[in-house]
Amino acid sequence: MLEKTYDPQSLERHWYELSENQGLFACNPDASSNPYTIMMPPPNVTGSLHMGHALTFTLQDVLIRYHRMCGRDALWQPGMDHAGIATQMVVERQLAEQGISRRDLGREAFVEKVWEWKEQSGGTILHQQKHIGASADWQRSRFTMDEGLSEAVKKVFVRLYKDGLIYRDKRLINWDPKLLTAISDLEVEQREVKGHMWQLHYPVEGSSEVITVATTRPETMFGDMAVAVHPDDERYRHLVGQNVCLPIVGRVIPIIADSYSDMEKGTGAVKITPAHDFNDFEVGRRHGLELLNIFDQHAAMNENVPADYEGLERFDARRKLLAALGECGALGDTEDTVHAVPHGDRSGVPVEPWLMDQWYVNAAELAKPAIAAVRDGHTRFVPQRWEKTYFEWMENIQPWCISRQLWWGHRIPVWYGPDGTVFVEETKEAASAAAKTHYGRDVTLDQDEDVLDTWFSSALWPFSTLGWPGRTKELNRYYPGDVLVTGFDIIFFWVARMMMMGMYFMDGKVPFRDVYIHALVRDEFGQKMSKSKGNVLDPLDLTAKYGADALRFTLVAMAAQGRDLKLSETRIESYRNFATKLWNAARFLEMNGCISDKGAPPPIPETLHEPVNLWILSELNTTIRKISTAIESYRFNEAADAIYHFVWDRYCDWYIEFIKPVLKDSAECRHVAAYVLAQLLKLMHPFMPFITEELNAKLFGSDALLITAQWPVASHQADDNTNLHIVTDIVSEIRMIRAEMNVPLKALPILQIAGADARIQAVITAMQPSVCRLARLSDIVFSDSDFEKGTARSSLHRFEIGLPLAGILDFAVEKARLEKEIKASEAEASKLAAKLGNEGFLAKAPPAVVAENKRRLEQENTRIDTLGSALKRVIAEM
RNA sequence: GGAGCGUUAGCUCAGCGGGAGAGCACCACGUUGACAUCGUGGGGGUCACAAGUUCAAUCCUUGUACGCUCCACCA
Repeated sequence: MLEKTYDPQSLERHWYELSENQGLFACNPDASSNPYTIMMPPPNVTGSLHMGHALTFTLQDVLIRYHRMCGRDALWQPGMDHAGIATQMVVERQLAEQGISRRDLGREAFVEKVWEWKEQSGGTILHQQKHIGASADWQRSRFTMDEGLSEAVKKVFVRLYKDGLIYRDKRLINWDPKLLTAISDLEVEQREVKGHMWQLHYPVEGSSEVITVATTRPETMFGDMAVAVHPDDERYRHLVGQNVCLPIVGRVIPIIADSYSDMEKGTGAVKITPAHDFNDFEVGRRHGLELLNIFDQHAAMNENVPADYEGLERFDARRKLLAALGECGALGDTEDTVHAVPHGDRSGVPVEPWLMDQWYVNAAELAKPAIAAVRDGHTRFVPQRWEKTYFEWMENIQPWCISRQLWWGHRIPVWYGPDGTVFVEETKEAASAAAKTHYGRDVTLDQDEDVLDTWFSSALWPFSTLGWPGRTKELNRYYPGDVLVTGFDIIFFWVARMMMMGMYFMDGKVPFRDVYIHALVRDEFGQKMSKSKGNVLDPLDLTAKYGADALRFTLVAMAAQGRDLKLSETRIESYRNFATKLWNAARFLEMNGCISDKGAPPPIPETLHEPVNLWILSELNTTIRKISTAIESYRFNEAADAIYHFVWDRYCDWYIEFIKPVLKDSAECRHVAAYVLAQLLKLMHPFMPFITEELNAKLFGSDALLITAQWPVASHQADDNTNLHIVTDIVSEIRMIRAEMNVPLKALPILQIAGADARIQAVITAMQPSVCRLARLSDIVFSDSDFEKGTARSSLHRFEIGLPLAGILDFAVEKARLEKEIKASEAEASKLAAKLGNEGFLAKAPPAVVAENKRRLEQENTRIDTLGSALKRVIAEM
């Protein structure tokens, strides 16, 4: 016997472990069935999962479980990402609490510490993933730094280098002065910052004129190499070719003409600091300007500035310089301003453009086939509009800076000879051999100190996890993946790069056919969840409180395509209630002997006698179709909506209520009730895996788990011809009258139906016990004779119903009720009449639409007539 | 500056060329043996605004207003 309420805590772990231990999450590379592959975006090993993870893993799990049930050989490839910067920061912070820096430890010992932390953190994440029911093939789990994936990284680096697509270059990079590493453009975020716009007066050499430039960063004056004005700018034309003398510094720099200068902006004259500004760098290159670096790695002033500034932190230097400029009269107007300042997305400090040697990927070249693949439809974005975002970025892609001055990550497979000659090989041995050939003798090589951008290894995920560079069975079978499920925030970071690498290394084959971009989870006020805001909902807390099934269902129900998802607890609560509803429906069946150990074979529609059974089978069919279609087109919310309403509205509120009076005597009803429950447990399984397994086992006593059950197929036979809606309409109408009239529950009037044809009489008669129970009637009679005094009346379809309520009926209330109904029908009728009076409509609208409107108009008119005469009677009886 | 998205019931959101929907909240009645984590009934919306296309517009087009996001931008 089932307990009164469902208790998730005691059952979730049981069912999860049982299915995992039976190996039911595993793919089978030797299967004859078609594979279905999802590459799980590997979470960072930096702590714990948030609601965004819960969403993405739930959606993927729904897809995996659905396709597994459809008979596909499902591979959900899991794993974790080493997350270079993020992870190194976490461990460094932990060390800092003990007063240790990573340099104290040294590279090797530090990396050892990170590995230790990875083991611990990775365990937490895995625990969370399992808790929400993720049925990934955990045996195949990979880590971006494990041996095989590291091999893949080296292979890719070397091949791209030898193909000329990876190269070393000296150019401006985004330097993070806190983390002390270069970062890519994508890791820079612009933040609006309050600041000032200062005007600086630079005296023109050999003249009394000054040229005024404006800047938000006066300290970069130390690195100024020119002042640029627009070639067409009349104000400055006579000064082009002359020099100015930098205040304080005394260095002399030229005034140049360059169209980069914008006449409208500032004073129209702009200082050029080629070593510390991306635009200025380009200007400098055009004019052959030198680059003067004025910062050290901490963004403090270096030896290239006047001695009394050397060593000052950048903002201290700014203050000191402003004071000095003020004193010598070189400082002009100051304005408050708000401007965007580039910050490191991890460190949160302003980054400095800095001139350095770094390694780059020629992304523009790799992007070409990746763009074409989407253009030609080999990979499809869902929703499609994200393609535009993808194209936009890919078509303007910049060289990808892949080297990082970190310790945690894939060490760059590059060795330098004594004279700096570069050897790029997969192993030190190979590099040494190459060096020996080059030098003609054995030499000592130094490996590049840097590591690769985390996303470099992530980009290989779709094939590296399948054993590439080996030509494995798995690679052959599971690549390309069927769908990648992720949020739009990493289209650039990850999706685009997997496309590029996949196309290049997998013989032009895309890494996945579909990219489903889902919403981002926000809190109920629409704020992004973040630790600093304190609005983070921990998936584990919520599963503890409401059960994993409820959380999963909520996420699926709210996952409408491509929007923010505002999560609120009341919504989760409502789906927890939904689980309870299902539980209790099952409990009702159990109590009434509907469940036999043999399970429930499919009923044969031709042999059924009860209209309600045909009806529910038909509704089940419709629901199967809706859910299958919705999942296959990634409309998860529609799938959730379909099953929710089928279970609650159709199955519980109508079907079970209908069969209650006849259940004891009707084996047919017991059978169909059980069969439909068995089917809907399957339909719900991808969304609510735990409660469905529990009910399936308890009620149907089967050893076979739902996770491997066959997905229900809609049968063609069970189309509804029962006109059950006539009966539900009668019940609803009577309930409404009773409610409005405050008819006591104990009153069981006899319903009189007038004007019903034989077909309608048959339907009602077949359902009579149910109708009487649901509408609380003592009997139903068909009679066209006039209703007695004090009868509440209504009109449905083409017949009239009368509910004799002598002694109860309040004539004033009844009059008001009828008037309201008539008014509503008249409004509807006049709209329909207007439409049908329009010749354009009659001529051009599809015939089915015209017919439907005519039918509705007739129905409304009948209703108006019937209710109108009922109203006259009421008035007469008052 | 460039691009995209949104504006539908009190709140959060679906829908999307032919009868305005859900969940929650609200009001009334109700514990009749599956379920109060419930049942029944009800109230509540000129689908932001304007013009256009169409027989027909919440839905398509254009414009306006407001809000949001991404990209670019340290004069």
